[in-house]
Amino acid sequence: MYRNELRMTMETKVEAPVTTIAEIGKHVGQTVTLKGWLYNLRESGKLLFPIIRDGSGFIQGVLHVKSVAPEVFATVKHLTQESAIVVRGGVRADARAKGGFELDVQDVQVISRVPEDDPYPISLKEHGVEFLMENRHLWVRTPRQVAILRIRAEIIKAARDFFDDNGFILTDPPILTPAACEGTSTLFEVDYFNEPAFLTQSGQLYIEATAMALGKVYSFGPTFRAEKSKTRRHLTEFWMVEPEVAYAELADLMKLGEDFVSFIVHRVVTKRRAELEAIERDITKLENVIAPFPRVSYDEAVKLLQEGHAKGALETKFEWGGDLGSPDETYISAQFDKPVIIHRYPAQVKAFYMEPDPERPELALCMDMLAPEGYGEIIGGSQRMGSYEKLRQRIHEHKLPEESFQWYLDLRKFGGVPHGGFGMGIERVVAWICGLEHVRETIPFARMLHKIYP
RNA sequence: UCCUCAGUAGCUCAAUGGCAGAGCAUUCGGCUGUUAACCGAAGGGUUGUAGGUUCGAGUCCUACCUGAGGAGCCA
Repeated sequence: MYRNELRMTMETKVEAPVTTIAEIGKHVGQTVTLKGWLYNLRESGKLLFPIIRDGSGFIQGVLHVKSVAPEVFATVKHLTQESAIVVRGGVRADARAKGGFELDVQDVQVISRVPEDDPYPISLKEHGVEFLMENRHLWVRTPRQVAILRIRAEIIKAARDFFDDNGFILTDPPILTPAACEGTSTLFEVDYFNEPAFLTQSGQLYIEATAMALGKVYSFGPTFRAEKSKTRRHLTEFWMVEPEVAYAELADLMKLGEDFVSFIVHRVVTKRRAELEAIERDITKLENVIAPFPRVSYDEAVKLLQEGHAKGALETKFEWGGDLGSPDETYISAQFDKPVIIHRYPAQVKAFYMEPDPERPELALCMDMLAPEGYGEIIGGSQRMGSYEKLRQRIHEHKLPEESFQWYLDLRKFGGVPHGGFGMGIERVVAWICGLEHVRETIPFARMLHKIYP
């Protein structure tokens, strides 16, 4: 590798060790080479201030007309935004610089130049959502988007570390499935050798099988919903992490969920503080997210909502038996400064595979976790139906084809145990932790209703 | 699918039914420490599409297209 770098520097006539902007503090007083792009260029008389970005960070370069070769000065003076450049310069600590360091530019090689008659479309001024989403392939280069994507990566790494370090085994469920997992959501249909097949909406049913093989498992992958949802919380393609645990009951799942979420938030606040500050997130609100979280039964939630209606905070009076709507969730989560767990919903509004509460069979042993600050449901989970016969009956009640679920019924026939798990939507968690208005910024290329370009 | 709002220069936005405008971006000029730099100049328009009302439509009416926010549904 050293040999390659040496040859590269000879070809580019830049004779200085290659480093990154993130590492530049280790090279104060030395001459280094940076490989990146021109983010912006300011000038003041005989001074040029090119701002260079390299993916690891941003740094301002300085050129005095009399301290560099005339052709170097002219090259930089006429550089266009986002042209790719390899820059050689001296590293200097400077209190005036944003990152604390500046580069006294000595030489610049233009790797590829953006034409001035067709300039880079995303200027440093404000832009609208429509324009930015059409140019998402370029928008991801901007500092705010870079920070968000770094935080997303940290959240995903934290999620995997949590399960890997707690005895869970990653098992990947299929993405192509023969039938609906839950029978409720609209699925994307694809042609599978002249047979209809569907993109998965959840790996849950499959990891129930691997949980019976490995005890504690999780999956992490993309899921697809063809529902015509058009809100700031919905994508048609989103990433979900789902643990599934054999011999687990609802109380175990709620504990797992709150430990999991506090672990992730703590990790991001610790390791990605600079990025959270860059996007101006109120970090004190995240530092408060420590397990245990408040738990509210569905019955108690109904009382809260009816009180909210009496106070005039909610338009409609909530009646026992219905599912919580978006305004209802926002109202309940606003009563707490941590995520809140709502458990034991009426079975009639929940999926067919949930275990009924033995003390009140009209309730399901399920739980949802609502993020604070109105970010809505980030986790949904349940204890799974244990009885072969009851599950078969539910499949019929929901008018699902029994033959498609025979393998799923087998899990109850051959050594069934109490078990359960939950799913956490990555994008909603990223939106909450970053304090974003919309989930479209939480994933490099969002897939939304009627939107698939770029 | 339903409700509400919007569409004017590459971008962000002005323009009472009466001459199509500004800032940014681009090009040129000025400025020896700029921080989305600043100052001056130039180029840049089928006002989303189709039709209608009117002496006259960016502006009013109808339909459609595109986008945004919300509801339902969900993570």
